[in-house]
Amino acid sequence: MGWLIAKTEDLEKELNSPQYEAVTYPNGPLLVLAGAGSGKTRVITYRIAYLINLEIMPYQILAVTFTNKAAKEMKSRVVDLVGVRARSMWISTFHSMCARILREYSDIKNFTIYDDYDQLKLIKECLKEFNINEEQYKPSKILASISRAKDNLIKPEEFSTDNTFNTIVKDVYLKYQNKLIENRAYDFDDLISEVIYLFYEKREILSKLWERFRYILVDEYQDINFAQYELIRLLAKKHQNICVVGDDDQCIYQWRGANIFHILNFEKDYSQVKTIKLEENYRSTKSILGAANRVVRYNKQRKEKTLWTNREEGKSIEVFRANNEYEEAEYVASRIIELKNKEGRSEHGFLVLYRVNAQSRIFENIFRRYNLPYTIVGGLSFYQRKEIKDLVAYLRILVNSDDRVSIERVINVPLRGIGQASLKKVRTYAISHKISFFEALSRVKEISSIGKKIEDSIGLFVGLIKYLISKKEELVLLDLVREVIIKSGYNSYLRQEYIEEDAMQRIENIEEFLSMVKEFEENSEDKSLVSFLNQAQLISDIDNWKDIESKVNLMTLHNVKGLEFPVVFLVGLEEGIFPHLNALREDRLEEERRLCYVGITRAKDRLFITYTNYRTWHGVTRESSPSCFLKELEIEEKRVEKNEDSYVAKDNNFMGKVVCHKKWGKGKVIAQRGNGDNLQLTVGFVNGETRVLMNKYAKLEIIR
DNA sequence: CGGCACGAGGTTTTT
DNA sequence: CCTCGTGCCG
Repeated sequence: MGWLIAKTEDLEKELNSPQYEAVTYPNGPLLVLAGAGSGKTRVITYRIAYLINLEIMPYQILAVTFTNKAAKEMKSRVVDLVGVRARSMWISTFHSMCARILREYSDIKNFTIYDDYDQLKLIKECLKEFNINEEQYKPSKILASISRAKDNLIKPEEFSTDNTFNTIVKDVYLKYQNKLIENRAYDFDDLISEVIYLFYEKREILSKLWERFRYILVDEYQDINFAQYELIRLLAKKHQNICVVGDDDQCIYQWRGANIFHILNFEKDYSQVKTIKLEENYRSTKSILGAANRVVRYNKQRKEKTLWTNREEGKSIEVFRANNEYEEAEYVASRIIELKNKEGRSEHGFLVLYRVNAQSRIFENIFRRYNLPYTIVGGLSFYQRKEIKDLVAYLRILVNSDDRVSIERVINVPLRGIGQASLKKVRTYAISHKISFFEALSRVKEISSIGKKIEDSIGLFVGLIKYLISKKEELVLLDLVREVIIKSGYNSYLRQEYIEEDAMQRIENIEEFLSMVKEFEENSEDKSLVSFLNQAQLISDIDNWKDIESKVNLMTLHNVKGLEFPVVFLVGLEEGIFPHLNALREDRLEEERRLCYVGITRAKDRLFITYTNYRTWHGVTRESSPSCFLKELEIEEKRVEKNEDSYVAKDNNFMGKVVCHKKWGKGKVIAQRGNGDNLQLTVGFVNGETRVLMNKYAKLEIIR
């Protein structure tokens, strides 16, 4: 089993000729320009397997991806090819690789990783201390500037102050960075840059890694930023056995600092580069691929290439123009039901793709009404939920008691009567006595301005934390987390603070968190709390996504990279939505077009595109105009116009149904009048009232 | 200090 | 539309 591809003849059978060349190219820099659906992952995994069969030790290979999901998948495919010995390979994301290097080689080991919520908290603190108006200088804008600076390895003192805004940013950047250090925390960007600075400072660490990593592979190279580029350059410097794989047409993260020129300039950055293009697409029908090619041709910043396929022409792409977003969602729902019945497709073969998360809500409502099961990737991610962030904050404190942001988050959760005023006194005391915040809390008795009652509360909190720290070594991870929940009284706090349903949901989330801890304990080598927290901070929504047989998938265009589906609905093709207004303002139309290209090329068999005449956005209804991409697709003439019968499902019959209204609660439909947008329902509610509701706005949930 | 009510404000995409 | 943040009152 583990020797499936030991012989090169086998390889030749399973790969086309450029793929084969890429897999077996021996040493030196290799650039694989892999178009969408051209077997990119296959090339990477086979190349790794090929190297291992050349008796290169698995631990001498480093493969870097952007998402944990891609890393996991890659690893399991390599294990399938060469067996369990591949497990000692490093296949990980940039961020988790860097966290691991820092924990292994840097002096600061018990650090916390701050997510954007934590980052904003610190930025706002800085602004307050500088007396800067948040309305004038938006914290998120300032944070974005700082983040771009870090992507480009610009330190606070090097930050240019060419205008007023940047002068402010520089001051904040300096203070923000100090605060991170005080909290012993790194933000996402620091993980990369701190490793680079570590290499600059201590060359011997880099040498050690050169000893180890002889072959380096980088996936999605088009989305690399300068810091990541520099990191890879350093790691590959000695052996130059670097293979990068990517597609310039799929560079969609420039807004986050990705620089398309790194892939475009690879041949100049390294010497004697071998370049291989994969242009045969195995995924899509001719009509889908044709549309993708037509759109992306409008971009100037790209390497010329044209994907081709041996697949059949296939059904033509359908464009539907809906009156509003409700009709758009109804069209999608009824189309899915129709194709399910006619073509015998199961739900998981369908994908709804939108530009922004906010678009998902209407689809959720309508799908629920049509009894169409679905899963959504993204939106409010698991780790961003209040109860999970609280719990994580407790855990962070146990690892790193300098983490003031986390302490302040939970010192009054559950309510202990400790408010902002008292916290300020503690902060001041800590600064004037040059001690940590937690130290100051422990010495609360010395702070004369704090009264007896609050002093006792703080004492109890400090006692709780100290007790939990003492249990850290003694208990296994899962039991420790349970102890945190029990001793902090968190669940009873939830029951007290939230109404029944809400509290239940939150407690369920905590149960889910516990099972994630359990899974981590079972599957990880390093079972320490630090290691758990580090990986937990670096999990993204798509990492947890599973293709569930009986569910339609909904996600944003950014989340879908690397996936494929038989039937794709690309929705909301309107100017301002897709391409997004901000992208248009910032002159980033080409990136939006690449996003469109990514969306189209996810589809294997069928592609549907929708847009509306009117859309309600920010609570106001506006006339919408068709996206410029529609013209570029050149499929206008095949537009499907609204047809009542085709998209109003037969079971859209409310007579006698028991429904639930957000405000009025449960009720029974007594009468219905009109159809489509004008459908009016007369509902008798359990409270005795009878109301006539516009179905379109009432958002009724059908119970039975 | 905590709870509630209101208002303003904002929603691109994410490791 | 919905959430977050602020401000006031008990």
